[in-house]
Amino acid sequence: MPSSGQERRARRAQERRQMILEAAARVFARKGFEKATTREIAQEADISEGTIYNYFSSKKQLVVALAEVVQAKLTAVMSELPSNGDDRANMARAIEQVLAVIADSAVVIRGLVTALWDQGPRFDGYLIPGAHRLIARVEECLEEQVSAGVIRPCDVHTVARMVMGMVVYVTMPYLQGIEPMPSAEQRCGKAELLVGVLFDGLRV
Amino acid sequence: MPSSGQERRARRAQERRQMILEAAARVFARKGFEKATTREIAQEADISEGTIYNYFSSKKQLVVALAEVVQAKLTAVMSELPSNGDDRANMARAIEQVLAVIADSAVVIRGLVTALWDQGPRFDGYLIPGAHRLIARVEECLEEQVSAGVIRPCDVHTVARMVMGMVVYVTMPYLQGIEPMPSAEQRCGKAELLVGVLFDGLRV
Amino acid sequence: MPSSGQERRARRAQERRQMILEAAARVFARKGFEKATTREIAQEADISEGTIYNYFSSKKQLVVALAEVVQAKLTAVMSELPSNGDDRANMARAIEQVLAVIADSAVVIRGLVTALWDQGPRFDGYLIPGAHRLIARVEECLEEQVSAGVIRPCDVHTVARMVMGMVVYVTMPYLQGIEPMPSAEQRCGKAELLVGVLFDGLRV
Amino acid sequence: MPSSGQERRARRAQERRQMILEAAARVFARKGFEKATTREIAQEADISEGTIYNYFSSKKQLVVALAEVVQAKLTAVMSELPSNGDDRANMARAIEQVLAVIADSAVVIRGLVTALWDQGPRFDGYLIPGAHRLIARVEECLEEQVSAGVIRPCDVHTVARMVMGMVVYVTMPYLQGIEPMPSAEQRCGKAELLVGVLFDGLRV
DNA sequence: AATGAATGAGATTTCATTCAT
DNA sequence: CATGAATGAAATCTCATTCAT
Repeated sequence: MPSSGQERRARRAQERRQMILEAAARVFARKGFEKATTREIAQEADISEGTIYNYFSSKKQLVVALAEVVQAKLTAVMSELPSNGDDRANMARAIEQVLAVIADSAVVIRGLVTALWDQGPRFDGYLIPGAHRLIARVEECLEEQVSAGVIRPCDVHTVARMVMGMVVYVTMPYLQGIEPMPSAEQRCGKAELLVGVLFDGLRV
Repeated sequence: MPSSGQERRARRAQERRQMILEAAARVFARKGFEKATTREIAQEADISEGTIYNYFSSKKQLVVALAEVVQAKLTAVMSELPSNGDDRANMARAIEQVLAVIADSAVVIRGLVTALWDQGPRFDGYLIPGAHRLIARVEECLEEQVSAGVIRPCDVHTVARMVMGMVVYVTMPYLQGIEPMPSAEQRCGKAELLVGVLFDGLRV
Repeated sequence: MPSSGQERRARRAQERRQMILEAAARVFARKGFEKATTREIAQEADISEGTIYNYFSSKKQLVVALAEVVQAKLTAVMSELPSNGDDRANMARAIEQVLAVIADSAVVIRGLVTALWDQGPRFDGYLIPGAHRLIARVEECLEEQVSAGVIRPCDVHTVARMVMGMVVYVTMPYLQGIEPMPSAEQRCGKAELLVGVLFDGLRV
Repeated sequence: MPSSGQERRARRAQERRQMILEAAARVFARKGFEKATTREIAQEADISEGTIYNYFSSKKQLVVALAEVVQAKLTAVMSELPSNGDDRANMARAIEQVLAVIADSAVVIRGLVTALWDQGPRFDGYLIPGAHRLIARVEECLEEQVSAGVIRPCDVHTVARMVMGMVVYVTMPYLQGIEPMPSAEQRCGKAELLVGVLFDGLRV
């Protein structure tokens, strides 16, 4: 079943978009958002500068598009927490998957963390809401655990931020390229350590 | 006892330097490092652009100078941990003081966190080493607690990063101006929560 | 035979480069290297400032590019000395052609002489070597004449510099715009005068 | 006979002026006129920037003052040509003295040659007239020699420029710091070579 | 007379974005 | 759709000169 010309065209466009995003991610990772130039992104993607603007309306939108992908992955991971009995194991697996996503998209994440802190009002309305949604999801999880009597009642607002901080900073050495990406086992170890601290620390 | 002309001049210069630093901190907080312009800093300090360069050799040095102050404060707080019996209370007080420093220098801290993540190699050799020294100090504290049998042996390398992340992200709402600065009591509450989680979570 | 789009584009780029160089030469001649501004060059070429940097990586490279053209012309003239019997006439014609080149590229030459003297280490590695090559070529010519017994043995190192000085300063009034460019006959007259002084002055 | 306070003050002021000029000359020699900064001149003279302006109304006037001194020396040398019989020897001695002045004031001369060529209209009315007076003096000398029948009638206008060029370019290696300053004997050798070429080359 | 901090105009260079081909 | 030349706004930093002390 040959795809129609229109379909093929649409698919090619989608591939192109992806190529550009990947190139942009690599350059952002090397240079940071401000220092990354559209010229360098174009070279990295082996296209011309003008072509970028056929797929994205601005440099800023490149970051937003990158963020959306990652946020979707993270949201997916955090939504799928199964509700069987072993909350601690479930949570550990979720964290491990988060670490996997982070390791997988290190370059993007690094840009996002930066954007979250730096860009001042520039990415408000884009990246920040995504980050807040993630935190809100963590708060939800915590509240569920409290309700289930797994952990004691506490300031989930604050604890959610602690959790996010722990995750981000545990991955810092990878994100900054100081240490090599962790293996699945290493990720499991860190996830269990993290969940252990959290659940024992908040034991009823 | 009238101060000599030289003394007065030196004092005025010091004040001026301070004024400029404070203005720079406000602008960096509003705009981030890259988007902050020397023009805006000059306006904020109510001086001419050229004058900035009588006190700092470059825009980058403004950040470095700001960082040095904060790092000195943090180092001071973390060095003075008393060695009486109650480690948990001591640690909680230390964390509370760290939170106080952060709340006090919110705008600078935010810039530093940004720089740590974004600027890539730009601030290597300046901010990064300071951050690493802080982490190293946290590792030391953890190892002492392990030795003292207060917490169980664990991957202090990773845990130190968790701690740092917890502290930074607990303060995120203040740093980003989303919530008002915390009172001393609030800081104590958060510090105790954090230390509680940590010590209980790593109980022997 | 229609030229391909690529060819046309390359040609247009070459023309553009040339236009910018010519505009730069005029401005350098009016203002000197330091006082010439890229803004004025852009206005003279009727383009935007940014466009200059699409063709030359810096203001300095404009001078270097100008120099290369002139040095190539001068080198060409000085290489082609025929070896028939009449050395004096040959030399006179060579000098006349040098004067022609200088008259032709007055504005550039003036900039180069300036750069040679002023810019200190700034143009080392660019203009200076070219100047030294020219002097070396003059020394060679002189040595040939000595070998041929046309002029007497002498300190060619010094005499070569004398010759260069004579040529440069003979053209001074044109270069400085004090006198109109010389006609071919005037150039011949001056060249013969110069060669006459030189050959008779160094007669065996 | 103690000098009055007023005299002493005037003398000190004169010394100060001289110090500043010498410092300026050294800096101009190192950096060229444009790249030399008043700050560096002040440091070289071990005074403050402001003080320069108590003695000179502008940076430009520093160059003019330097030029006046040198031009006075050169004019003096060229005015004192004795009128005994041996014109060639007299001329050689004059040239030798000119070379001595140049060697003595190399740094200033270098700046002047630069200014003469580069600064465009900037030093018109200051340095240029001095240079033209020198050329005029050379023309006079040549005309005297023609009248005396020592050299043949010729285009003294052009020859005067040749002579100036020869002198300047013979000293080029010293002025540019490529070769060490010449000894008195070396200067005599070059002066005699130059005069020899000139007189023989223009023999009646 | 000396100082040196303050000034502010201005220079070079970069880069996101547009648009004719 | 792709291209890449042109744009022009803006940013950092320099430096001659002034002036209050």
